[in-house]
Amino acid sequence: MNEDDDLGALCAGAGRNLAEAERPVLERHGLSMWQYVVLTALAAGSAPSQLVLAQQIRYDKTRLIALLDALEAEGLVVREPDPADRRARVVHLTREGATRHAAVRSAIREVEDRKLAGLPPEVRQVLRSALAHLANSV
Amino acid sequence: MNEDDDLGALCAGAGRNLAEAERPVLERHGLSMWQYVVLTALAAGSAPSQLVLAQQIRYDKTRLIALLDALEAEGLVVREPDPADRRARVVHLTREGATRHAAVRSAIREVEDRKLAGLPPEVRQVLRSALAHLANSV
DNA sequence: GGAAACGATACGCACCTGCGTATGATTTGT
DNA sequence: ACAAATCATACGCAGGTGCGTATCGTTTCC
Repeated sequence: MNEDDDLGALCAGAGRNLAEAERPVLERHGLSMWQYVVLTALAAGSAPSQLVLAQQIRYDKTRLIALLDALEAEGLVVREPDPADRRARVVHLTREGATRHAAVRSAIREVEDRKLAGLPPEVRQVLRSALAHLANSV
Repeated sequence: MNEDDDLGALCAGAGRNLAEAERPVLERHGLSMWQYVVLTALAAGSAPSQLVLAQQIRYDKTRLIALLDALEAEGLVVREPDPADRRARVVHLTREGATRHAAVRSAIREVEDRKLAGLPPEVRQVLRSALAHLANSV
């Protein structure tokens, strides 16, 4: 993959490479990628409803249900009816969910660090902020 | 999307954002994303066989056939039996294919530039080379 | 020169994904 | 108080994707 390829191709290549390297890590921790995504989202704050959670992580709302069922069965998340609106279910991490997420996240960070080997810290920082800019830019 | 999210999430977010912005451009030029990927690969050099081409762009070899059928029907690529190995078909761009690819590519570069607005040239360069590093790192 | 490997092609299968529909419980607007 | 909107959930459909299998022509290797 070359520096002057399309930016989209570069992002796709980097993302695919990372995802491949992270897959065994997730497997070792007994989580699918989407399960990890859910835990990550919840670690940043409980979701006021499943619909909002689905939109946050850009996952199909009807499929999120089974995903949450599995996570709840493992005791990593809980669904509680919102007292203010009993149609909605607030989703949050359990203590075990938070622990599990922290463990997986740190393992994933190690993989990333290995992939970033050779790039000085300043470059890594620029990379992160430029990617965030790209992800958020209109 | 936050700077200190997982790198994989950042790449995915940036890639998705770019892909969404580029989709209308591709449509306007009458190409699907995969068709553009094929043209891009061939613009960098003809493919010695369809199998090799499929591996280069990481596309399913059985589906590549229909993709090439469509491109060939539009006169953008040609399949020629390799004289040295008549099982294989060499695939290359026609002149029209090269022109079409150049036009789409430049339109895509404009979209990228718009997405990169606000980032100085040095940052863009670091971004590109860091992404290439990530995409190629073992 | 005959067997095994290989490339292009066609086809089918399993999985994932987004999307639409339906239903029951609950809230909201008038 | 009653109609319309909303949320969680279940279900199905269509499209895309990777993977395996089969066939046919061609090449490679004993």
